[in-house]
Order: sequence, then C-alpha cells, then structure tokens
Amino acid sequence: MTITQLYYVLAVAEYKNFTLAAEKCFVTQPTLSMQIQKLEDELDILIFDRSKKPILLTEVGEKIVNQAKNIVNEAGRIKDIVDQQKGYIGGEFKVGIIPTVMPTLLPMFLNNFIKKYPKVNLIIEEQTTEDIIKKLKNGHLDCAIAATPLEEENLKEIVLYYEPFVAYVPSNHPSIDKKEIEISDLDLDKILLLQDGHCFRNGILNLCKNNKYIADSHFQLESGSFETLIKLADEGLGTTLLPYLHTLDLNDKNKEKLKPFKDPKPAREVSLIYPKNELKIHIINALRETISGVVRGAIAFSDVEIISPKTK
Amino acid sequence: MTITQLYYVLAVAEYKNFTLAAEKCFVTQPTLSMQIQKLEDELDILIFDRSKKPILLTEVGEKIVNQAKNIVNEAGRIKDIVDQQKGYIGGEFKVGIIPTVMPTLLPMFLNNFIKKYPKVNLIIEEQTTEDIIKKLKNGHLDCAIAATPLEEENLKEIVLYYEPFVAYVPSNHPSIDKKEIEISDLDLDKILLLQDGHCFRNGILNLCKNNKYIADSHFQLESGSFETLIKLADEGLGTTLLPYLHTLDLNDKNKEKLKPFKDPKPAREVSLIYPKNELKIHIINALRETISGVVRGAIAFSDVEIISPKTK
DNA sequence: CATTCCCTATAAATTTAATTGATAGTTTTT
DNA sequence: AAAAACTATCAATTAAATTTATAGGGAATG
Repeated sequence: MTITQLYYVLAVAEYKNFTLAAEKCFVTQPTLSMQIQKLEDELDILIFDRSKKPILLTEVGEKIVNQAKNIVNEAGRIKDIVDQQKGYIGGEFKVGIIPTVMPTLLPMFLNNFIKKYPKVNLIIEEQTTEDIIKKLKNGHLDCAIAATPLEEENLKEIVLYYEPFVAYVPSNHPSIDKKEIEISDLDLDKILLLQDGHCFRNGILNLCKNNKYIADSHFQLESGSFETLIKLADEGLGTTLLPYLHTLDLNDKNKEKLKPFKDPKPAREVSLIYPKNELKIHIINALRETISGVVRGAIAFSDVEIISPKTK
Repeated sequence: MTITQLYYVLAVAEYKNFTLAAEKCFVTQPTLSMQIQKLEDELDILIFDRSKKPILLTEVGEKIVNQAKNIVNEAGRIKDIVDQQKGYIGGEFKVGIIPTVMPTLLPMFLNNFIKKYPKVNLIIEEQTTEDIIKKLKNGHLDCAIAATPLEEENLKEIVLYYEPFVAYVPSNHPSIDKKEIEISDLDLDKILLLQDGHCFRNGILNLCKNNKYIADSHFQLESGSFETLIKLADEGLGTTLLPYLHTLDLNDKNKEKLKPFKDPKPAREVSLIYPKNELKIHIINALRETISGVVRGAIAFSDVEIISPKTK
C-alpha cells in the first residue's frame, strides 16, 4: 500500500470514473486501473463495484476511502511541519469562521491579507463553533475565529478583540427615551436571540446567567440571522442584541433604534483559535497581525470597562 | 514521500543506527541511507543529525517522527478495516487494563483466550483510565477494561461484571463485631484509598458523593497499591475497601478483617471499552465472551442488589 | 440489430525507482 | 596507529510504476 495508491482511490471515489480521475491525477487511465487493482489484490478485497455505472464503492470501499482520507490528511501535515520550521508563509490555509463574525470581519481583513501574503492559498469556511472545534482537532482546519473562551483541550485561543453588544429596541420599549441602556432594563422573556449552534447565543445566555438575570425565564424565539431578528424586533416582538460591528451596516431607520449599553458594556470575546501543535503558527501570526491592524481602527474602546461573557 | 520511507525513518529513530535499523527492516543499509536522504531532499530539510554518535534527531526530525508514527498507525487501520469485513480473528490486538483490575482479571481469562484464538497477537498494557481514553481515541489501543461509566464520546462500553466492594476494617474498628457492614458504619475521614489516576478511587469517591457521605470531609491518605493500603489499615490508620476479586488472594489473617457489605452492596462496574468505529469488533466480541465465561464462575451474585458508583 | 460511444481491463514496452553488493570515507574505540 | 563500527556513494541489478496501444463490455443511438 502506498500513499499514491490511496490518492488514486480517493480520486476514483470522488469522480466515479477512472478516466476522469486519471486526468485529475495527471496520469493515464491504465495507471489508475492497475494501481487500484494492485491495492485490491494486496488487501484481497474489492474497493469498487465496477459492475455499476457509474462506478460504486463497495461497503468496505466506503470505509477504506474514509480511512484513506485520514491517512492522506496526516501525510499532508509532514509538509506543514517542514514549512513551519522554515517559517514559510504559504500553501493551503483553512480558516473556519462562525456565522455571526463572518460577514463583518472577513471583508475588513481579507484584502489586506491576500495582498500581503500572496503565497497563502486561503480557504475560508463558515462553520458552527461545534464543527470548528472538531475540525481543528482532526486537522481539517488550520485555525478559526469564534467567540471564546472555549476552554478546549489541545486548542489555543488568542483574543482578537472584544466586541460590545448594542441593544436594538422596538419603538414601544419602555426605555426608548433613555440615551443609554442597562441589562436590567431588558425584559429577558422578550429577548430575541439566534438559534442554537450560533455561539453568539451562548455568549448572551451565559452573560445573562452570569448576571443572574436568566432565572427561570425562557426564550420565546430563535432565528438564524440578525436580519430576521431585526424584523421581528420591528414587529414589536422583543428586543435583540447586536454585536457592535453588525450595527455599522444598518440603514438609518434601523440605527435609530440602537441603544448603546452603559459601562460596563456587555461584550463578546472574539478570538483566533488553533491547535496547540502550532503547525502553521507563522501563518496564524500573520493573520492575527492583519486582523488586529484593521480591528484597532473599527473598535476603539480599550478605555471602556467591559463585561465579557463566558461561552459554554 | 512513501509509507516505506516513513517506516525507515521510524526504524532509524528507534535504533539510532542505520545498519541495525536496516536489518530490522529486512533491507540493506544503503537502502535506508538512500531512501532517507531522498525524503530529506524532497522535504528539503534534515531529519537526522549524523554528526553525532549515536545519530540524533534534529528538532524538526522529532516532529516528523511523531507525525510519521501517526501516519503509519492510520495506515495500519486499513488492514483492520479489511480484517473486520472478513471476520478475521487475528493480528495484533492491544488491550489496556487499569491497574486495579489487571492482577485479578488477567490470569482468569488469558490462557483461555490465547488457546482459543491462537492467531491473535495479544498485547496487554497496564494503563490509567485517562491514558486508556486517550489511546482508544487515537488508535493506540484496540480496546480496554476499566471501571465505568466513562460516558466518553466515540467510545462504547459493554459491562463485563459488577464487582462488589468488601470492607477491610482494622481490628479496633467499632463495627468489628458486626457480621455485615453498612456504608454508614464507615468513618469517611479515615478511609484509605488508592492515589489519583487509579479510577478505583474515583469509583469510591463518587459512590460516597452519591450517597452524600463525603460532605466536607477530606481523605488523609493515598497510596498506589492495595498491599500498602492493607498494611496501613493493619496499623490502625483507617479502613479500606477492596474489590471482591482482590480479596480472594488474601492470606487467612487478612481475610479475618474482611467485612462484606449488607445489601445493597456498593460495587464497581467493570466494562470492556472500545472505539465506536468497531474496527476490531470480532476480536472484541471474542474477548468479551471469554471473560464473561470465566467471570460468571467467580462472581455469582445476580440475585443481589448492588449500588454501582458513577465514575467521573 | 448493428453501430457507435464510453468506459475499463490487459499486454507489452518503457521509464522510473528501489535495492543491492562493493567500497570509500569518517569517526570512535582500543 | 590500527582496528572497528558506521554511513555515504557508486554502479549494477531488480522491481515497480507508467505509458502507449488495444481489446472488450455495456449502454446509448439510429
């Protein structure tokens, strides 16, 4: 069994076609046919069911393909180790970002980063915190940006910034005339939050818990995007909290309903998260510096006291 | 980079000697020299520092060797997948056993098992519960025997038996004259338990917690073996709890100090634990059946009510 | 129903890679 | 200073991967 053979198997599994897979591997079709046959002979088992069109994986074939992915992935890390040693800033670099950070943060740093580090092939995926943790641990992500602290074994967190929450209150809200709002002004039975899996929600929930406001109230509504929440709030269904960077994009009419919090402002901690093995630490540092640079301009409140919620 | 090259690297890293490593790989020394050089050329980095005698790994070399172990380990699982499919009961099979189960359980089933499944190359390691969990998850163990429940993600547990605890009370103990003892008879400030890492201790601690006996008491003494604990108890320093199977080996003088518990007896749950991927499930089942067979004879108390502690 | 098309398998030839035996060169041991 | 213990290198050999050419099996097409 060779790594090359496993690559071939993965290619055929992906394209369900020897000829096409061969092209993608930059070899001829007989090469694939023979190498895969050789592997099947060695294992004394069929990986592909060639009687079906398009070609199908056998039951064991499925398992072998999954394991082959692991092996190829682990093998790829050897190169990462060497790149790290050489301080090389380039190659494939996979970043996971949670949905509530993605739209505001990504446009801020992406251009700067790819201009400064053209050899890095940046691959960005929107992922839930849960997926991020799993993928960082099994090597399918090189680093991620999410709300912290996660306190996960084998993962390191470096805070990028603290993003204060701003309340978006419906016009019929009792504190509509106040200039600044306090957590105690909010009716927690009527707070609108993102659905589960969005860690922003955890942030809020825990914030409330920390401040003993949650008590035995329950949340009536959950939605998948801030746009929905804003519309629901407009309908008078409750109040919602928006992370500061999101509020910058609102239209003027919506901006009128924003109420900043009095100090100490509730905030979420947004961090760069990566495996403790620090395999691509040079790229991670490059990313951190790029983001810090652009964020300093957008969020300037180091002089302001902040309540940071505990995620989880 | 080929898997063979990684094998060669691992061999040299292990024996610190090309000539010897070559022998172990069943190739000649030039083969190793050349293949390892080729890999070093491909990665454009030195794995070994040949200026030192014996040969030393470079800094990156260390990391590469670690990763190579992962790759080779993952590659080995392809064979496991195939063996599973074929229902083959043989090959290397690594079992971790916690220290407090090892000496009593192993002699009971080992002979039966290796006689019945001669093609299995059984490798048994004594490990802490913590190590067992880690190694099951990363594939360095195929299955394990430990106190449960662990409730670990990706691991499956199948109960082998419930082993009641028997109190070993010093002769000056207030309940020395009772025929049977109750948990409430024990002064928990004076209970002697195994040191941390031995999950037996967790078992007891949690048992006590469940029964609200632990309160704010603390444990005064911790030791690494039952022999020590028994001697300490003999010195009048406290009471200790022994798993039933351990008590069978005591000398007559010690046996006199044993006090069985009244029903419901406290007990620990001892289980076979293995990864959910069920890679070597046929061997695991074979092991389970073998153990169940011999244990039924030794622990017959299915008619007795038992308190099983929650581990962790 | 024959023909064409789209695949995969096979065969032989070729290229590439791994391995070996022989030996030179280095460092350590004696 | 000589011997021993290793590793690197070279040329020769063996083994393996790849290619070109082609055969053969279905499915689609007319």
